[in-house]
Amino acid sequence: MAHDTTHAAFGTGRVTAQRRRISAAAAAMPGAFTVEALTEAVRRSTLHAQDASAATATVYRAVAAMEATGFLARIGSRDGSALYAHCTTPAHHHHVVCDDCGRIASTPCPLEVLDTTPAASQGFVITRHEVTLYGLCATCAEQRSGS
Amino acid sequence: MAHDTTHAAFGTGRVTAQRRRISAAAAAMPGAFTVEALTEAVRRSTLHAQDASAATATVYRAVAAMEATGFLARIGSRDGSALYAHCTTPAHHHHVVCDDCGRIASTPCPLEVLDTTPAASQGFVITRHEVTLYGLCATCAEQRSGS
DNA sequence: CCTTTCATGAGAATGATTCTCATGAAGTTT
DNA sequence: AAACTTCATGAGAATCATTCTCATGAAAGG
Repeated sequence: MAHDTTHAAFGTGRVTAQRRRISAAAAAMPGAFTVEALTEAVRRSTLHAQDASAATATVYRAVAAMEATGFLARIGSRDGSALYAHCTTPAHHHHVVCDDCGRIASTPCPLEVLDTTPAASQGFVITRHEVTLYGLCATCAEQRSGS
Repeated sequence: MAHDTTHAAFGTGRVTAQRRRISAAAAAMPGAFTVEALTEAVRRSTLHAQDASAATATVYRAVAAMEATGFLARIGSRDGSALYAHCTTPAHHHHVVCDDCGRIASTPCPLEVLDTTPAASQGFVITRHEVTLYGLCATCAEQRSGS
């Protein structure tokens, strides 16, 4: 319900009503989500039937744009679909994803120090890296131990 | 050209001529590869035209089996296709992938110590993680700086 | 040797993601 | 604020990696 994060989401890209809805829905997602789930959320958020609900291709394009600005991060994939999450900080970080409910948390980059050390020893120059942790969030871990 | 790594590759699975070719081709791959590239390699390795060259589905199934035994690791994806690499050691490790030529190297897990610390502080119980570094191998880095 | 189980091939089927193209709106220029 | 250029949109077709189906043959085991 913040005022307008659209420019933060799309950078120099154009601001449209559709994109406002999409970025708002993405920011409101409780955890990691697929493009399909985001599309459904956008359609649900369209209260008035008069509004055309977002086309699949439009959401894919908006997601790509938001990933480019760092507003969203591609977390990995589940069952063949890409998973995304809204990044609240622009600083370099990684994610912890709950295997049960998809809730996410941020975690600092464990490679910040080692970045060049182990790999460079084999002649590699590291330009980027992907780190994602999977597990159970507090809620889901408790439910499992309780059953 | 080692004798027979088939059992290492497929574990308790069945040993067939086709699987022998596939695991041999996978082990002979110079770096990270797609299933499509592996399929081509298998077909190329089939010297005698009499032999049926591997069906796509068969290679996919073999790759899945080899991934299950740890003979192969899914490295990530490039252009929509999954990337795999042959693991020479069964010990837990990660990979460095050359963005240019796909050459790979092993790197120890940087999370081994931190594993539970940063994430657990947010209530998460970590069960697994994915770490892949990307960059340039010595050869490709040199070529770039030389041009 | 018999039996059961599982790998194979060929092609169809699935499913996520991208592309095409005509249209309308956004941001920019006088 | 009228005129322009550029880019976002929608709808559906198209692409492309991966999986499934099903009949057949071979592997491992008793």
